[in-house]
Amino acid sequence: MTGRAARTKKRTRIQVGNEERILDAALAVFSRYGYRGGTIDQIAARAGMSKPNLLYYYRRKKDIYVAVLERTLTMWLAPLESLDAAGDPQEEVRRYVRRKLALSRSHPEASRLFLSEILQGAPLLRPKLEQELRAQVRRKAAVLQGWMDQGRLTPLDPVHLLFTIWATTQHYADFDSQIRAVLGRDAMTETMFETAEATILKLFFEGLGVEG
Amino acid sequence: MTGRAARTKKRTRIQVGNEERILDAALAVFSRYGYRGGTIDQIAARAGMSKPNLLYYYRRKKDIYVAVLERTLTMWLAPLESLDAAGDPQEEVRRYVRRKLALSRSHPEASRLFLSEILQGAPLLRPKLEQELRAQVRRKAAVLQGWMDQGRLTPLDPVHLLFTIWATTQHYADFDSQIRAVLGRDAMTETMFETAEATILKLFFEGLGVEG
DNA sequence: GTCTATACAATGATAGAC
DNA sequence: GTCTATCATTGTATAGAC
Repeated sequence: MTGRAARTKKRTRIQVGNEERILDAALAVFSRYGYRGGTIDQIAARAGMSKPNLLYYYRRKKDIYVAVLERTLTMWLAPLESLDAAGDPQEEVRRYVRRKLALSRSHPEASRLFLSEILQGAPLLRPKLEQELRAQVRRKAAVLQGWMDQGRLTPLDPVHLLFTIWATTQHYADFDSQIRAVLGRDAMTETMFETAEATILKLFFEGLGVEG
Repeated sequence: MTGRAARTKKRTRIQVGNEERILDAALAVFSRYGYRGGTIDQIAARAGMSKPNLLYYYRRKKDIYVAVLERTLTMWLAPLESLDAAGDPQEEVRRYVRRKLALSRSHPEASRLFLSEILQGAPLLRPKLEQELRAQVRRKAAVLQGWMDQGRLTPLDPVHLLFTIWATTQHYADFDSQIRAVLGRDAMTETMFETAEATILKLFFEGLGVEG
């Protein structure tokens, strides 16, 4: 049982609207303080409703957390899926890096929510990661490996290549505060993301080594 | 007032030992659940002492958190400091990547503790980051820029290069659970770290691009 | 100086009445 | 659909024994 709202077949306009506001608020709170650190009071206040009213929609704290995790999982897995074996290797990788970086810019809280869950040992997400993510990585690593075997990409461990792409792009969402501390409080600008993208792509495709 | 122990000039052997056990326990708890998610009870249990006894050494929860953050800050900033302008550029960068990755392997909890603090917006660490880290990054970015100007490294934004190095190496500590989910539960082996190191270094120095 | 027992106020999560 | 009541947990404080 996950609350009345989830059981009801036809949801009213008010229900849909309120559930969205709750999940938006939950995303903000949980991504900042973690599951245990976030409180229902905070979420209710941010969603502009009373705690009891919020609990009418989601009976328990965990239900809210699960719902917001599920809602963002799709977004999380989508970009890698579009890596196309039929496309040009370098262009495909380039496009993937760009999409991931764009997501870090447009949805930093989603990135931090997943990170927060993973930091805790992924107690709720583990099954999904071990099944869906694992299978997806296996498939896409095979695509990368194929390109390497054909001599169209430098031969590398394809799984660790994916880890490296995730790490570098998500860094700009997850380490937001640190980047601001180093570059200045209003550092997260369009220009900065363009510099980041150019740096990452040049590093990944040309490398640091200079011949001569 | 930060507790009696902190005021005392000469600490007994018992004090030193207990404070260490407390900070070790606090590292484990806070790195997993965050500051707000971690409880004094958990820390006390893990340190093998009663809660009142723990509070004899650190009067408030925040005092424990500050102490463990301070203790790990040195380790955090040390590797970059050793980047030597007089050394060989490629060898210096290589060594830095290796040191950071080794730290992710040997002290994953320290990495996660800082990440957790940064995720929350770095409320306690911000001053230090804006001063010490910022200054250090500025100095070391200048070193990298110098090497690039001399044509000894591919010209890139040196600050974002540092971000990329941090991201890729710390990923193996911070995303521990995700890596296990993808590679198998007992994935964090010596061999795996060797593969990671080889992949990162090859990517950084040779790049993905193949000529021909 | 070191540790235990106990208490208490605040907050949070949940259940049930209206 | 909304509000009140309840109960466990948590952070903090105090008194006193070893």
